[in-house]
Parts: sequence; C-alpha cells; structure tokens
Amino acid sequence: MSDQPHPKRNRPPSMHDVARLAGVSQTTVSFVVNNVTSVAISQETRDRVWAAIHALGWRPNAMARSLRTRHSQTLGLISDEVVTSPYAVRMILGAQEAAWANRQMLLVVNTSGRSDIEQTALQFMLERRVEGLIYATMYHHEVTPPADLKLVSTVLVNCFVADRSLPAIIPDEVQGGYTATEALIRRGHRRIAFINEIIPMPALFGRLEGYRRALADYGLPVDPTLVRSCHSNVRDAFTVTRELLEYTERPTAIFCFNDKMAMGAYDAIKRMGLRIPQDVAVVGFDNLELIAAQLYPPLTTVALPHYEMGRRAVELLQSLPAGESLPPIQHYIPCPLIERASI
Amino acid sequence: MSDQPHPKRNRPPSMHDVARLAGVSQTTVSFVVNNVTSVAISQETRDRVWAAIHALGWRPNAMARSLRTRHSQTLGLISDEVVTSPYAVRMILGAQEAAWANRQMLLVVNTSGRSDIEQTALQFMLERRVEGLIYATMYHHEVTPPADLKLVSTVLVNCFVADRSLPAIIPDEVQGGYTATEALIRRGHRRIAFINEIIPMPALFGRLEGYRRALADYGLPVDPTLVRSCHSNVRDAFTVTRELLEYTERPTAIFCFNDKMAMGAYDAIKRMGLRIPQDVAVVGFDNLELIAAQLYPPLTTVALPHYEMGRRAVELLQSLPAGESLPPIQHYIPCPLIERASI
DNA sequence: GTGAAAGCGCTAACAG
DNA sequence: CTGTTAGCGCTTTCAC
Repeated sequence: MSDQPHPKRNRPPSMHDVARLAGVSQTTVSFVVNNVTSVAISQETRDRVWAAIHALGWRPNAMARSLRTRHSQTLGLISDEVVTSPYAVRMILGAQEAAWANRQMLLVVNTSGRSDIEQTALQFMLERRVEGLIYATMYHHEVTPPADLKLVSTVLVNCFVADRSLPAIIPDEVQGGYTATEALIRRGHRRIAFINEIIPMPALFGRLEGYRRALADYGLPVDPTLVRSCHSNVRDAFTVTRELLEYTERPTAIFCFNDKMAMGAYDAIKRMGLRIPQDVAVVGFDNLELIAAQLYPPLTTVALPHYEMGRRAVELLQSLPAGESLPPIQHYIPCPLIERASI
Repeated sequence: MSDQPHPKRNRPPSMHDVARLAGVSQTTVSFVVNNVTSVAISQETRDRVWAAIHALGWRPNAMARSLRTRHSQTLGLISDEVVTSPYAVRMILGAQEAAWANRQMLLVVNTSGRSDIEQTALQFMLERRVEGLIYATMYHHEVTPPADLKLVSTVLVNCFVADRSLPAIIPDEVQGGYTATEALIRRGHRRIAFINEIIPMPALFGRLEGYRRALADYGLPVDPTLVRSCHSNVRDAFTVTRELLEYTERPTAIFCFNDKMAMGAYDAIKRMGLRIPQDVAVVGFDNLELIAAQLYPPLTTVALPHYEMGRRAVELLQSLPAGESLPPIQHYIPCPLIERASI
C-alpha cells in the first residue's frame, strides 16, 4: 500500500501531501499558495486547497523555496562588539526592522573582535547565500575586513576602509560637534570649553572640527586654553573640569566629548558649588539613556544615530538590483541634538 | 555546444562544476568534501577535487544541504525589547556564542512588544525550519506566547507561562536578594533597609523574600519601617532614601531594588553629607555597567545573569535528541554579587 | 575506488 | 482551468 492518506514519516507535511488531500496536483497548490495571477484557478479549487492546507497545518519550506528561487531572503550582520554594547545595539534593531519590512531575516554574528570568528562567520553567511552583508563596529574607526567580503554586497556601518572602496554608513561627527557648540552659542555662551577625547579617532577630529567651525561661523575666537583633552572616563573629566572652572575667566559652558565625561563634569561643577545650567552649561555626546536621562539635571547631548545607521544600511542593500554592486559612497548620518535640561 | 567548461550562468559554482573540472562524478566531490569515511577515495582524486574547488571558489550551498539532510542548523530567537535594551543584550551574545560552538546560526527578531510581529516572526522561523526557539523577554515576567510555539522545541528566557508547561530559564531573584543582604550582614550591618520596586513583578517578591531569609538566617529581625517601596527611578529613590536617613535610628546600609535607585540613594546620601560606605553602605541590583562602574564610589551590586541565561537556553536546545521534547523544568540561574566599593 | 540514480520540497515553463 | 515536467544543489544508497 503506497497511497496512504498520511505523510510517510514523521516529517512536516509537504505540498504534495496537501495536493493529495485536496485532490489536485502539487503545481496547483503552489499556484494557490503563491497567488499566481498569470494562471486562473477556480475559487472552488482554491478553497479546497486552503482547506487541505489548514487541515494538515502545512507551511512552506523556506529552504526548498530558496533553493529553487535562488533567493535566500536573508541578510547577514557581522559585528565586533556591538551586541555587547549598550551604545550600539539599536543599530541591530534598525537593521532588523528594515529587513523585516522586506520579509527578510537577519543572521547575526558577534565576533568579539576575533578575526578567526570573523572569517568563519563570513564563510557561514556565504554558504547560506546571504543577499547582503552589514559589517559593523562598535565605535567609529577604520577597519580591514576579510577579502571575501567582496563576494557579496556589503555595507560598512560605523567604520570605513582606508581606500574608501566600500560603501559606508558613518555618523557625521563634524555636524555633531557643530550642533552641540551651536546650541550653546545660541543660549548666549561666549566662552565655551571643549573637553575632547585623547586617543586619536575620527570622533575626536570630527567633533573638534565641528566645534571650531561653529565658533568661526558665529564670529567667536577659538581660545586654545579652553580646548582640553583627557581619557574619556568620569575621573579624568572631573579633574579637567575642575581645572577649567578655576580659570580666572572661567568658561560658562562645557561641551564634553561624551556622556561619561559629562558625568564627571557634573560632579566637578556641583562640588564647586556651581549650578547647572545657570552657572555652567553642559552638553554631552552619545545620548546614553542610562546616564543622560538619569543625571540631574538631565543632560542635553548629541545622539549617535545607531538605529538610523542600521536601517539605512539595510535599505541600501535592498535598493540594489540583483547582480549590481553598491557604489562606494560614504554616507554621513546626522547626529541630532537631544535637548534636556543642562543648557 | 552544451559542454562548455564554464558554469552556464552567472551563478556560484556548484558541485557539478567542481566535478566536471576535476574529471570525477559529483558524488565523489560530495564524498571528498564531507570526508566520508565509509568509502575509500584515493589521495590523488582527493587532491584533484580540492584543487578544482579552490580554482572555482566553490563553497557549499547551505540551503541545498539542509533541504536534503533536513537539518537547518538554525536556531531562532524572538524577543520583545531585548535588542533595545542595554540590560539584556548579553543574553543574545550568550545564545549566539553557544549556537556558534555548534555551527548553528541564530535568527534574531525583536518584536518591540507587538504581538502581530511576534506571530509573523514565529511563522517565518517555522518556515525556515529552525531546530529550536528561544522566546525571551527584557524583564522577568509571565507571558502567554503564541500557540504555534508548541510546534518547535522552545525555551523561555527571563519569562514563564502561567502553568509552567514550557521550560524556562529565569534569574534566581530570591538568591539574588539573599546574596545582597548577606554581603551587608557580613560587613557587620544590622539595620539594613530595602528599597523595593512598587509595581508587582517576580523580581519584587523574590528579592524581598531573599532579603527576609538572609535576615532570618543571621538572626536579625525584619524591621518593617526599613522596607520601603517606590517606582524604580532616581528621583523617587532619592526621596525615600532621604526619609530613611532621617530616622532617629537610621539604617547603616541600603539594599536597592536596582542600580537606578542606587543612583538616587547615592545622591541623597551625599547631599546629607554622609559618606559611602563608611556612613551608609549601598548595594544595587542589575549591574548596569554604565551606572554601577561610573558611580563614585563604584557600586557593589548583584548581576542579572543574562549571558548565562542565553547560553543555557541554547545548550538546553542542543541537548535534545531529535524528535523529543524538553521537560518543562524551570531553571533558576544564580545572580552573582559584583563587588565594587560601596559596601 | 567510483559513479548512477533517486529524491529533499519547491517553482515555473509549457502543454493540454 | 489544471497537470506534466524539469530542475535548484546537495546527500546517500546501491551497483559496478
């Protein structure tokens, strides 16, 4: 007996099983399921097919479908420490939601900065025939990704390659620095200090450049004694802030390279009996909710557009006609000012 | 002319292409690639095959392989807000690394708490024939996941169903509360306040229970005036702490339901001119790096074992012989004390 | 030692 | 309006 009504083994039902139950060919089931408009199927048949589908609890096998259509409907995301970092996870969310809107799935691998994992992860993704790849880093810097990356459409997020030969989505540090400084200037501040990071990185140069341009645009001089730098932690920022506030002509506002440093600045300002923002205004960078929103008064800061970068990366990948490759454009995403109460 | 040496279209090379180049059958290529030991292949042939593979840049097609073997090598992870939250992302890392160790990939979908997305996400994963599913939530609470969840081996993380019919990995809140309190007791404290969350949730009850048990075990009375509750934010904790410190016989230590509240407690203690930990010791809960490590003095706190929970969930799934289902055990993962300088 | 052949579950010409 | 047929790229049984 080979024509039993039940599926042979303990496997999920296939289109064939549905077809048999509905008394039609497997092809017809496929047409019904995919709502193929080029062929006309009677409503009566459609109903029978759907009834059989529900009776059997059939659901398409994505692997079989992908094998046939050569579309995996999958995007890959390889990151260094992103998953570990409260800073940057929203990038994954942005990417995932954009993928989702296109019925694509996201394959996520965090390499923890290990290049052997990175290499293997890429191979795995290529084997799964991802239709696009995002290569992301936790903080904005230069990278040298594995060569095989060229085998699939890739967009870099929060990083770039030396020769700019790969499209990249990066935060507009200059605009961010400009925006922060300008906000302070507009509140009437003339002596604005900038406590910068000390380890060379794009953010350091970009934000400084933005600070300078803003001052210049508003006809204010750059006082070199107001531009300081230190490691971006609370203690060091505390120390530098105290020094700044001891100047005979002390700054009335401080732009901090990031929120952690702003936290140190807060401590120093309060410790000296000064008030924020009446005596000294503070603006940070990063918009770490946990810090910025919890500080008292809540910190006005500039946000890194992680969600937006993730989203844009996926949309870029999706915009690409099959077989073509993305132009190596460097996309600068604006960093918005998040206004709270510290300026 | 049909037997050209080059692949027909612009598709990636297949085993067939490799076979043709190596002058062997496609079957042989498969044997070589998979290192099948049951058949003997001459070294000379193996070499020819590998040479062809490298020449063509062939790499297996995971979808074709999965279709044939009925093993997708894929695990799914559906979460509510986890990806958004700095609290819980390490759970994804734990899951991903465990999957990775088994050459499996993780499919991640964040539902943002929307049940329509949740439902669709589950369907997508079932279509992709995931071999196990993790259903995770950002904070520890009861859930009612979609019914189709029963169609695949599932483990809940940081949540549970009312009838406990699904295996779950959850933090041991009681032990966490106990550990925090015990640490304080061991430092000699006798009047230990507990500022609890006010919105009913397992964490609230568990940590309180742990607090009580620790006091009891060490022969200390529970002074009801020392157990307070408020919403878990900085402001409210600030207020409650100030009230506690105004008691004629004030507590010498405060166990805060979480790190945010500890932040408020710090403010109040400092504002009253008291020192941490000499005058008042503080212990938090959650181990939010951004807060706990940045506070001055650094905060001693209890960590939620997110990474561990993610890892355990995947290992549970992997331990399951095909076709069997996981026993609905509720696994309690210990919450370790992270010692810094506030006690 | 190696290869032919069947088939995993599906799509899509093409034929009727 | 519906079915036949030919694969997608791979694993695996069986035969030579």
